Amino acid sequence: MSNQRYENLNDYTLAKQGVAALSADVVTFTIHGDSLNVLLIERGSEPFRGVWAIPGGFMRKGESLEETAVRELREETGVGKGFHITQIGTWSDPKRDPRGRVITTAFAALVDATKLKPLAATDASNVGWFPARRPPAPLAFDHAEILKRSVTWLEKALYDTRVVDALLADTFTLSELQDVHEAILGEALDKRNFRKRILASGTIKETKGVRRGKHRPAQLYRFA
Amino acid sequence: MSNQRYENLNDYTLAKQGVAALSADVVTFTIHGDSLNVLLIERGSEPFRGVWAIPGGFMRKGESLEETAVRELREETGVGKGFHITQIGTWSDPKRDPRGRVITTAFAALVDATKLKPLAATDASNVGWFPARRPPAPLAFDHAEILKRSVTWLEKALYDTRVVDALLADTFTLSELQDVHEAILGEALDKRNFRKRILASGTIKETKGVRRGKHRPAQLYRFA
DNA sequence: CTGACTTCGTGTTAGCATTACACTAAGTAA
DNA sequence: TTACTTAGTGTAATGCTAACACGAAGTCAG
Repeated sequence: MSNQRYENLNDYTLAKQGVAALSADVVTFTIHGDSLNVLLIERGSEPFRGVWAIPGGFMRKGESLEETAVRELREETGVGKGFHITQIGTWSDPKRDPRGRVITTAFAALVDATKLKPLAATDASNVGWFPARRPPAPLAFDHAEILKRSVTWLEKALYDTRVVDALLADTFTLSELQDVHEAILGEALDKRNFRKRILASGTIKETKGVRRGKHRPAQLYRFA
Repeated sequence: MSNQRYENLNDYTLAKQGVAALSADVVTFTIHGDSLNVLLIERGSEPFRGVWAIPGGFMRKGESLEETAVRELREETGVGKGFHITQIGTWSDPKRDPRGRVITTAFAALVDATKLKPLAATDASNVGWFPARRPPAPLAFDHAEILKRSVTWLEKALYDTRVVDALLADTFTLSELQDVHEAILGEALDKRNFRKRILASGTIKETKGVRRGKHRPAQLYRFA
């Protein structure tokens, strides 16, 4: 009937509890063309040496997990501002890391591809972008499940303006916006219906510029 | 540029990281009539002595946070099976607990009121049910925010059959089901439209029994 | 017994949102 | 100048949602 609550926090209590290392793993998404991609690193040491994994790192003293996650995101991608990051969940299975008790909190980060620095394999390990729904198998630790949950979260978060905003440059064409929606949903959308719906929603407004490419120029928009 | 990843896990690394106590807090919801209620305890010691708080406890060695949460839920409510519990998020602000580094993962638990044991103030502290949208103020720590996020989660989870199932007895009348929906949404629903929609969805099926009360008996249903 | 009371149970219509669907316009490149 | 590619546009049918009122079945008090 011992009802262990906060009031019991002292050295004795701490000794009885499992002490764990805390990490933040960052599932970084971006859109390349019409493909939803995720950033992975190839592990350089055991366990899971040579296996692809979600980048992450340990929480430091005085740091919140959100701060850890943003620090890791910057280190991996060089992104400055304009990204969006959200907590997905915490994985705490005592056996999830063979070396000992490591509890990780996963974050999903959304970054506009134009803001990304070229991938730098800064240390021994490789870095790469992979299709988020068809990642390399296996992934290290429980990262396959973490990735899956992150993709599921993203599908539901599609109608949060901030999410889509973070995946696009400041101004964008309706086709680019549609590509983002299609990449996240994983299915094609009708062009006329999509434009009608988006414009009726009032979330974006026309700008003066046009995007010029190899064909007919397209009107540029920004979020309202 | 030191890119701290799992591979660095050793005694030296652990010494550099903040070691934290991990706890699970359980936001227990139930429906009383047409009111969405949440279980709170009055803290018996500092900090926040005498202030209402979400019940919780520390993770033990070899235990996942989910196991911690279920253990706490059973201790508080005596519930056996048939409940539903989901992780809401992890709170890690270094200053959230004045005594030191305590990181908590919050869970929302949904329990059918008929399965609950009478509230037992087993130890020094009081226990009580409070309206989830109008909790006593203040709440200890960052518990006001945790509760708010849990209520928001519940509003979105209303269309998950398992969630509503856990809040009802095995069989239930359509009025009872509507009460659950209204309590979670915090607004009244049209009776005919509600029944039409629920029956059309095929998530419930009629049983042979009826519920008798003070007035016209009502058909009983169960989840399909 | 009977009348007042309370909860149960039932359909239709109008408005709105969603879906399906195909061609012309404007530029580039050979 | 012709072929090619992407941008940009409207209508009709269908399904879903929302608004709305009354008779049926039981209990309870007198």
